[in-house]
Amino acid sequence: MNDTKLTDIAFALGISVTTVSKALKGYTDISKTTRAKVLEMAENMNYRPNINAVNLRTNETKTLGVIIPTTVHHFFSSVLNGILEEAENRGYLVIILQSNEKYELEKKQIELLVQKRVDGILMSLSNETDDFSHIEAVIRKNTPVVLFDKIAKIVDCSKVVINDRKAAYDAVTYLIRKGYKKIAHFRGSYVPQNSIDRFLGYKKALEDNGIPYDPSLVYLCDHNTDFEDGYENAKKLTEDHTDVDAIFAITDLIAIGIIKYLNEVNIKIPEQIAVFGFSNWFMSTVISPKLTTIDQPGYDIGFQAASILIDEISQIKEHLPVIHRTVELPTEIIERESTRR
Amino acid sequence: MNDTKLTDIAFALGISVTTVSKALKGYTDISKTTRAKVLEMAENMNYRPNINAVNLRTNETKTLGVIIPTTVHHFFSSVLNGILEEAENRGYLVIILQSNEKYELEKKQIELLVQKRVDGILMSLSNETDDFSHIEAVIRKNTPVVLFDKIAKIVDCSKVVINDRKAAYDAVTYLIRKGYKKIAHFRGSYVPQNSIDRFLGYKKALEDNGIPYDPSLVYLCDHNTDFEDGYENAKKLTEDHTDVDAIFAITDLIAIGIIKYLNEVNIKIPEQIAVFGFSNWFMSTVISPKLTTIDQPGYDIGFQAASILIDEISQIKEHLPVIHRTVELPTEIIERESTRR
DNA sequence: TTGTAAGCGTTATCAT
DNA sequence: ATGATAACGCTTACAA
Repeated sequence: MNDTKLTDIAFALGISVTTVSKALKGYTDISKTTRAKVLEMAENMNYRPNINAVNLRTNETKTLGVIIPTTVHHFFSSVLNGILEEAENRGYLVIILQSNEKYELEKKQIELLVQKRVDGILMSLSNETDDFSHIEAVIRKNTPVVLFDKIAKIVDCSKVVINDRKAAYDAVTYLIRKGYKKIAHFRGSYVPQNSIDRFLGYKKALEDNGIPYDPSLVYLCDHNTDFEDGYENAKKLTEDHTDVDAIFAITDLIAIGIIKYLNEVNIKIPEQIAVFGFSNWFMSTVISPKLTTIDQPGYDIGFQAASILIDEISQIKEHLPVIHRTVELPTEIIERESTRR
Repeated sequence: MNDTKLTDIAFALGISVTTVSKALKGYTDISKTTRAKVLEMAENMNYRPNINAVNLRTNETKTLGVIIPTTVHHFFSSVLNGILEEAENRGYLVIILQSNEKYELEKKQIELLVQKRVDGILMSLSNETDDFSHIEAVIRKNTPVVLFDKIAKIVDCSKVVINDRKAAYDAVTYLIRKGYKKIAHFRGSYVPQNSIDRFLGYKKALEDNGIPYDPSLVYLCDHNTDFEDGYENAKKLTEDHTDVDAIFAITDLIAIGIIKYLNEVNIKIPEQIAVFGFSNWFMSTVISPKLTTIDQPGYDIGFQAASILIDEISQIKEHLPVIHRTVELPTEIIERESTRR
C-alpha cells in the first residue's frame, strides 16, 4: 500500500498538517512558496490521499452505482459505455450490479449501493419489478436516482428514455405505408413499461390507419431467452395464420429468432413476411436478410443519465432545489432488407 | 442519508459503543441478552454501518477493480458477468473501468483504482500495452492483480487464460483433417499475446501436417473495428489468391466480416471457402451459414479470475504466502455449417 | 499566512 | 461481560 500521508509531508517540511492539506487543495490563504514546496514534496513522496478518510470526512464517495438487468446484452453494454464515459469525465467511479431481471435481487443490490454510500444510483428496472418502494426509500434518504430505459413513470425522479410508444407507432405506420396489411406483434411481458408502450404504439398505429386490432395476432414473448421466444412463436404464428404479411417484434433478438425460423422453413423475407425489430443491435446488420429496426441510442442514454445524476448530486450537495427531468432521446427507423419490397 | 450510528444504539440502550460494536460483530465476550437487545435495536433503528469509517479503520474496501478494453463486446461482457457473480458470492463490489485499448488510459485507470484503494485488480491488457511497469508497481505495493485473457506472461501474478496456441492449432488441424489444403489466417495485431499465440498455433498446425507455411496467406486485421477488417481482407484475399479453400480468423467478428463479403460475391461457404472463427459469440449461431468456432468460456474466465483474486486478498491479509497460479481453461471446437463438407 | 484542535464513525487495546 | 479511550487520515472552524 501507499503509505505517505499528510503528516509525513508536514513533518518532512516542518509545517502543520493543516497547511499541507490546504496547500494541496489550492486554498488561497497559503503563500505561493509554501504551496510550491508542499506540492513538490507531495510529488516526491508520491502522496495519494486516503480516499476512505476523505470520504468519511466529506461524506461523499465520488462513486455512482448502476443496476442493470444484465451486462451480457448489446443494449446494456452500450448504456454502460456511455455511463462510464461521462462518469470518467466528471471524476466519478462506477460500481455495477446486476439484477438478472429479479425483483428480489434488485432490492438487495440497491441496498448494497446504499450501504456503500454511493453518491447516486442509475438503474433500469428488472422485468419483475412492479413495486417501487425500495427505490422511493433511497430517494427519500436524499440519494438521487436516475431511471433509464425500463422506468416507472410513477417514481418521482429523473428519467432518460426513448418514446417507446411513438417508436412502435412509427414502425407499424411504416409497415402499413409499405403496403403490409396483416401485421402481427411479438410483445414482451405485461409488466415493463416499454413492453406496454410498444404494444400500445402498435395498436394505435393500426387503429389510426383503419386496420382493426386483432388480439390473436399478438404473441407473448416473456421467457427472457428472447431468441427462442421469437423462434417458437414464429412457428406458432405461421401455423395459426397463413395470411400474416409482417411482424413487428419488440426486440431485435426476438426478430432474429423469427428470421431464423422463417429462413428454416423457407418463408421468404420480406416477400412473404416482413420482419421489423427494435434496438438496432450490431447483429441486425449481420443477419440475412438484414433487419429493419428502430435505433435506440444506448450510449447516449447512459451518458445523459450519468450526466443528469451527477448534476443532481451537485445540486443536493449545494442545497439547491433539484428539479427532476425526463429526457426523451430520439429514435430512428433503420430501413434494411427485412421489410423492403 | 441513513443516520443511525453506533452511538445512537448505545445511547438508546444505555450501554457503550464498544459493546454495541462487539455485539453486532458477534464477539463471544458479549452476553446473549445484550447481544439480542443490540441486534433488535439495530434492526429497529435501521442501522447501516458507515462503510467509509469501516474502510478507514480496517484499511480495506471490499471492492475489486476491473479494467477491460471495452464493455461493448460479447466476450468481455460475459467475463464481467462471471466477475460480478463471484464478487457477489464473496461479498465484494466491483468498480469497472475501460481502457478503450489505449495504454495511456489503462495506466490512468489503474492509478484511479489504487487511489480508490480497491482490495485487488482484475485486468485484461489493452492491445497497445507492451510495458508493464504500471502493473508491477501496483503488485509491489501489495495490491494483488489477476490478469485474464490478454495477459503478459512476464508479469509476476496470477493469470486466467485459455491456451490460444493450442486452440488455434486444434482449429487448423481440424480444417486440415476435413481436407482443406490452402488455409489462410486473418490475424490480429502484433502486440497482444493471444494474437501472437493464435498465429503460432496456425503455423505449427500447418507444419506438423506437412503444409508449407506461406506468409502471403496471412492477413493483418488491426483496425480494432474487426468487422470491417474481415470484410476488406476477404476481398483482398480473393483477389490475391483464387485457390484458398479455408480461412481461420482470429475472432468471430472478423469471421463474420469474411462471411458477409463472401456471401455478397456469391462465394459458397463452405463449398468454395470454409470459415473458422474464434470465441463463440452468440452471433455465430445466427449468421448464415452458422459459424464454426472455438468456444472461449468468458463467464468462467471472469468467475475464476475473481475467485483467485479474492483468495489472494485473503492470503495477503492474513500474511500467508501468496502463490500465483495460472489457470488454463479448456476450449472446444464448435462445429457448425461454415466448415462442414 | 499558518497552526491548533475537534470531529467524521468505526474498531481494537486494555482496563475494569 | 462491559467500557474508556486511542487511533485510522483527513477537513475545517477557529485562533494566533
